[in-house]
Amino acid sequence: MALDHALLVSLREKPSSGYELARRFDRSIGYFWHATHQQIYKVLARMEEAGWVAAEVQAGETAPDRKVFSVTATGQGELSRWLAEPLTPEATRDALMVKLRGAAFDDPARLLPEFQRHRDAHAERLAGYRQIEARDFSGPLDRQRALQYQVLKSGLRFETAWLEWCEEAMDLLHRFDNNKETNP
Amino acid sequence: MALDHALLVSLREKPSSGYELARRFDRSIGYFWHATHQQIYKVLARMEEAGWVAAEVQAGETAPDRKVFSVTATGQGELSRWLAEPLTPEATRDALMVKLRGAAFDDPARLLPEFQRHRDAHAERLAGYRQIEARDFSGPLDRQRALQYQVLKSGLRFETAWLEWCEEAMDLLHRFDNNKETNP
DNA sequence: CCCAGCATGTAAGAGGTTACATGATTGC
DNA sequence: GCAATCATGTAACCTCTTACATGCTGGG
Repeated sequence: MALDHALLVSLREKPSSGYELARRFDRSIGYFWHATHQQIYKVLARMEEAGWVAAEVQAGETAPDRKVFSVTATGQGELSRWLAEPLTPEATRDALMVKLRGAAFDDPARLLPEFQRHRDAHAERLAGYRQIEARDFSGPLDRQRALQYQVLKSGLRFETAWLEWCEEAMDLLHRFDNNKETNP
Repeated sequence: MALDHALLVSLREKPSSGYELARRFDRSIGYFWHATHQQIYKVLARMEEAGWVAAEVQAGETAPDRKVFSVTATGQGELSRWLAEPLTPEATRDALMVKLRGAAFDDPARLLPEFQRHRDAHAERLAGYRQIEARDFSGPLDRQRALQYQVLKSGLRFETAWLEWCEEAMDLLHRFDNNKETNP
């Protein structure tokens, strides 16, 4: 049920079409929740039927028609209800950890390219978050901005942790690489 | 497909029954992958049919019969193949982040109990990991142990990050609490 | 005697991924 | 002309969760 509420939050921040939401869920909002356009359209339809959101069709003269959704009072009520309801903390599930333990039953050095890729991906994300931070969160922040910044900070924190951990893991994998050149 | 490989790794570490695997996936291995017994039995059946694992039935004289699974050569081949195959880095999806952004459209202070619960849960997990660290990973480590330790270290790192971030978020939520007592 | 633990499953449903489908416009 | 972007969906499939189902043993 969490995509529903992620969409409600996103629509409260800015009423949008499904297409716009999909783009935001691939970019800025993507750092706290991810979804494809297929999912988004389905959930929007369900929420519209439930009366949580209402659509206003904007006929495009040149561009295609857009259905712009906003959160209704009912939808806001549902959002408030959900915010108060306790979450069950999510279970970790990371395939990279499985691989690292699996390295004991294979040549550990074969995992190095994988870890390089992951390290690079996390470095890239971290750089992206730092850009967003500099662009959107310097100077005084109102309440909404401050909360968004705190979410971004989790991204900064976790990507940093990933980066450091990947480096550490790569050192370990190197140590087990029997084919390494000791003296070039 | 990742549960399959998590089970293969776990069975390489120690041949086990479905029940045993389920317990391990709720405890020690739970810190890198999580699964219920229903899932596990289904995947084991599928992998047995595919020839990745083989079962030996141990008739219990007093206890119930157990089907103890081990990884076959085919299964090891599949594991090696999977280890070499690149993973697509997983998308983040955290409902707590959604809630924090959603706090802008509700009374932020109402989120405090939720964040307390999460902070406590992460503190507890961290304490658990530290116990495992002290119990299983002090002194010299062989290759397999060293890899397991590196996985545990991700748990230590991430739970610490969570803890710090939760504290930070709670400070922020306190700041927006209009009903707080300024001078007792 | 009853509950906790051991041990193995089936079934329904929700959520998510991937592939397929359509049609218009803008820029190269 | 062709590719990319805007814009909205359907359908099949896989995974995961939740509920249900069964039966035996050991300890209090």
